[in-house]
Amino acid sequence: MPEVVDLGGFAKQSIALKRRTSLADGAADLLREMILLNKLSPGMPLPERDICAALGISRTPLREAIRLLNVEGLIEYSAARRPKVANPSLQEIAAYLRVQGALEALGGELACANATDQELENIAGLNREMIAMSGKEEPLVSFKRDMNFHCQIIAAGRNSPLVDTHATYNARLWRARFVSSQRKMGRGSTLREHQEIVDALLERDPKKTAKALKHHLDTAVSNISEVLEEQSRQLSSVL
Amino acid sequence: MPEVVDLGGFAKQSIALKRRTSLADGAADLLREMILLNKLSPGMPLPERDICAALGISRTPLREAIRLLNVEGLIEYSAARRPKVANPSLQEIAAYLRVQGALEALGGELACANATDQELENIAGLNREMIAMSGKEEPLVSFKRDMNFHCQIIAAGRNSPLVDTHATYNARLWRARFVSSQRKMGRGSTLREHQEIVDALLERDPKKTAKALKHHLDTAVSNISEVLEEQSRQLSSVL
DNA sequence: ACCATTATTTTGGTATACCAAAATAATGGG
DNA sequence: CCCATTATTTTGGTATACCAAAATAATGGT
Repeated sequence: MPEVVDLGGFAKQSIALKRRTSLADGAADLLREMILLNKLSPGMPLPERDICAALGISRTPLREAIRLLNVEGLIEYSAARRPKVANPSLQEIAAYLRVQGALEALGGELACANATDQELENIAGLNREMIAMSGKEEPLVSFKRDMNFHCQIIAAGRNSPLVDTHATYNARLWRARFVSSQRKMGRGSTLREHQEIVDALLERDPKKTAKALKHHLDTAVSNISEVLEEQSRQLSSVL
Repeated sequence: MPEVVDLGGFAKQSIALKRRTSLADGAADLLREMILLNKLSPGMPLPERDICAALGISRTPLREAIRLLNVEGLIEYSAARRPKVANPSLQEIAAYLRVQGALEALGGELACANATDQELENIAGLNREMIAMSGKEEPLVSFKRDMNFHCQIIAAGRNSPLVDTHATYNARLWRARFVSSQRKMGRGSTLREHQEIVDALLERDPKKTAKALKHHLDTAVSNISEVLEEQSRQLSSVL
């Protein structure tokens, strides 16, 4: 079965309706969301005209959207310059995580210095919710909570370029982390690591916070490695 | 005098000739270079049609180029969505430098683990050249040598997303660092800090390298602060 | 001479038409 | 039946035309 571009429930009006922004930005937002939610699988080709028809816009703004997502790393070009959904290898994901680890460590340090008590309390609250809800809600919901936890820490650091760059790496890693989270859900270690991060933040200890965040990202590397290696093993056994 | 878009020696054929790549990418490269070399001053408006005429291309590829440079942070949009050369405030530059510091620290750690002896030797060689040539060459030349020194370290870390992100931040910081370097050239401290970095690298000591790089970037913050504050003082005295 | 208001121009956003290269389908000889 | 070769279609790259909003110039009343 040749993968067909069917944008399902999304499409047309979604863009046209919320016309506060340009069609290009709207299309980029929509495509980004669809890639993150796995509505568009990695490696799937994105022929401009088909996507245009599905989104109800012309090629000019769509091409700008594709360019944007290309810079963000969610869309890549084949050798013949045909756009397709990015399909990062395990090595690339590991490379992303290394950088993300450094960014979050910096964010943690900055948060210790710049966050308000209220912000830290909110972060601690998010952590408590995650503990209370552990295993009792949909994977996507708890996953989003997890992502939000990290983003709040970065935001509290008050460095807007850092927020942007972190968001970009988050998008690149979203899929892999989501797949990973569905497998080894709630395996205690995640919650424990989050607790360490929160503790360090509340103490406003930059070094400790940075270390805790870096450690958390490191275990993410090994978790993702396991899951993805298992996947590729299953795949090769079918072929 | 209203700032006029005169692309001087650049323009037309520059893009059309080296047609290995798309016009959009070519235009982006050209504009990026012009912004970095200060051929286009910060804050200068970039009306699409004028730039098109100057570059000899149509609006479609140019707009894609502008989008690209916007994501990279070299071009920003006014409230009325008019593109202009980015003009980061001192606070923004400081924010960039913080992130760049974290990225370089990571790059240094990775270099300790992944660089070949040859690569480290090349980096050490660059450092020796800078010492030998100190104060004896054009500012732009020694500045480029300095930038190259840092880029080589990052490259030796073998993490391509890191290389890309570092390059982006480098571009955002290029102008500020160049202006700064012309003022307080060769003020020993730079050379001394570089030496510390090289020493740590040759020992392949990750922590030490990271620390040396972070320290180097921190002094860059204060240097740039001094220079730019002085500039704005002069400016306000004229007004 | 100044300000509010209207007319004109300029500007970014979008759609469409056309082209060359690449991919795919069709064809024919072994 | 298979493979090389040619014809057709599809695809991304580019230029251009048109529109609405914003900026600027022109106008007129005080």
